[in-house]
Amino acid sequence: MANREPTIKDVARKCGVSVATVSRVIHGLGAGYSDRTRDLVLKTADELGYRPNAIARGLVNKRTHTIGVLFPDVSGSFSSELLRGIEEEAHERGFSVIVCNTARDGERTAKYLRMLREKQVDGIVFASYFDPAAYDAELAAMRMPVVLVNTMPGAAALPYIKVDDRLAAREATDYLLRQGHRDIAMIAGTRNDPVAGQPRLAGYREALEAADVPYREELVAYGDFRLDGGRRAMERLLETAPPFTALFAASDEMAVGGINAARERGLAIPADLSVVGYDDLIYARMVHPPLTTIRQPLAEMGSRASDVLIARIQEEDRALEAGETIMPHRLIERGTVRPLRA
Amino acid sequence: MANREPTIKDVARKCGVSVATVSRVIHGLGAGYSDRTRDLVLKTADELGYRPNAIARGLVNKRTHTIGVLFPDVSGSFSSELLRGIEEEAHERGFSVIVCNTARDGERTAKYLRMLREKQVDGIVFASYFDPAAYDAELAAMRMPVVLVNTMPGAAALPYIKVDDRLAAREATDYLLRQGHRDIAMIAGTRNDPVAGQPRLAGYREALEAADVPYREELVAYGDFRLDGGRRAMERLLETAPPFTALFAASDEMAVGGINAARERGLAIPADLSVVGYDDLIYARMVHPPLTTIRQPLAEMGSRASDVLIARIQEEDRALEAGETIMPHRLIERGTVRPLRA
DNA sequence: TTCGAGAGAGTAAACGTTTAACCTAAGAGT
DNA sequence: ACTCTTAGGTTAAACGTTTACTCTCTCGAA
Repeated sequence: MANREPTIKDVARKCGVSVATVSRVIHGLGAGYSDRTRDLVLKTADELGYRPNAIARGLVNKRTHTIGVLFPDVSGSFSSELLRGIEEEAHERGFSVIVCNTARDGERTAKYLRMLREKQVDGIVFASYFDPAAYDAELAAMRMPVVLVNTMPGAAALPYIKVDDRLAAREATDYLLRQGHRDIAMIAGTRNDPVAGQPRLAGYREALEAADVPYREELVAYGDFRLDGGRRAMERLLETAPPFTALFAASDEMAVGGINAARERGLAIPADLSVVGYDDLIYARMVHPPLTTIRQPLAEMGSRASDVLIARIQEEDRALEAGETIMPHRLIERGTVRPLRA
Repeated sequence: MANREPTIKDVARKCGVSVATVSRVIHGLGAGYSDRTRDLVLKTADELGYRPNAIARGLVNKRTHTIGVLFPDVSGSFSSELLRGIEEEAHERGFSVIVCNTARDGERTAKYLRMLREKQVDGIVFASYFDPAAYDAELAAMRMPVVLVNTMPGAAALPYIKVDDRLAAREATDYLLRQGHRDIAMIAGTRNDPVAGQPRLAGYREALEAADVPYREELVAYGDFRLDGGRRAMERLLETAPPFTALFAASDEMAVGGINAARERGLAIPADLSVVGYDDLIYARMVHPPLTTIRQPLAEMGSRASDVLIARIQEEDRALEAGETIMPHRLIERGTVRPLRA
């Protein structure tokens, strides 16, 4: 009595039937066996503790029911919310997910992609990459379904899921304008980022101009979406920019960095400076006062990503529809904005 | 010309050699082929874009080079830091990781465990589960290496990786005592949690008693490690407890919740109340003032977990050594503690 | 009675690898 | 001239499934 996991053969032998029969009853195919045989097989499988080997299965049906997910940074509230959504939906549809942390490194990304191909994953979710064009070709060459979330494709026609960044930024700025602010600074994202950087700046500018408030370059500083970038951007703003009563930051992290820097200069939030952020990560609710911000429904975006990916994996049909999915954002009013008397 | 992925057979055919030969050169076995053949095979494989099929490989060598990781909550800074470490080390050693979000649900956990077994993962990391005894049996029944991180085994002898919670809590409390505080409240974790709850409370009590400060039950409130739990605990403390000048919270999240609640009652931090947290998650640096806290090296604990797991997977030898790994914690002084004049 | 159909199976190939066992020719040693 | 060894291979089984085919009954209809 070997001490290995029981296989379908063991079940078959013990039942005195062929493996084909066992396979059929395990699959619940309605035909090909009598009720008596079915019960016997099921009972025996249970007694033996038999579990089908997904690797062997995968080999024959060329489906692993596994997807790969690539993040530039797995830790980080942003990615983890996304991941939760992705995993949740995948699990519900019977898929498991392999996570990959590219650390924003091209070499690593390529290596992960190779590995995922070798492991025969059924599809890939590529999340929040800053330079969309960079992996287009490699992704397309994988010859398997891919969906982008929180980023956009370059040349290749890959489906993607995003929020309308420009519109969201415009609404954030509009909100500040409606509260009576006119001198509104912005901490923008990475200068040349075409997916999360430029559109948010464009939305800010658009709102201003629509309200006949001239856009002034001196009021915008660039960060990198991170805490310290926000802090430094605010310091620059405080030194060189004309006075302003409000700030729109292109990420919550930069908003918090900015707030902390302002606070160190003696400014009170929101008394002296109103702030709206972008993302609505958990810490937006943890800081004091809680941050007014634009909410991106990250978990939903993640589950949506799994949804469209799996749809593409399973039916070649609705393959090319729904290339673009725009998810709804929302302004969450909390404590960092003070209305200004006219 | 079929449009499928090229297999080892395609390479063999094109080279006019047998698949065995191709397999040997792909593996870089030094023997069994001439240099000429090697070069030819390598060149052909490259031209064809051949990549070995890990599924087929896994079937024959019964190793998938994949591990499974179970979290009670994948989002959450805590898990994601851990995950980063786990993934990083695993990747370095050639393993990929499947993430599972048990959502603290027994049913789901069991389902994941079954799935991981079917997918033939080589081992499992079980992270920060509150009730260690609950899955002992199931885990042991998996007949594959398992390591626990940030939790402890019940009866079964599973290896685990932790910080010394009692000692850490004692040091946090000692620190407050050294700063001159005598009336120190605590927001403890879940009341009956034997891994992160009880030991931290015990450490707090121990420090107090060692300093001849009587332990007073009225000064401790229980939370659930989460933000709102911390907030509510602080509210209870402020209403019913005798006056206190310092607080030790068993998690950063509860510390922040407590701070916010205190602030709403008009208390200034650290002027009126000193606070030390536990964990050192990212937002400890984001709140204002930044939180003084006990740092658990989460990423390192994660990579350590992968390390010992993979060691157990690869060599049956050092199998039973290193059952317990205690990682070093550290007190990080930031801005929430004010020394008290004697 | 004979035939056909369907139920209830079994056989064997296939999926893409790895690897033990075997084969053959060319030198080397005697 | 003979045997031994070794380099450079080939063959085929095995891993655990799925599934297209085939086979053999039994039963009902003509």
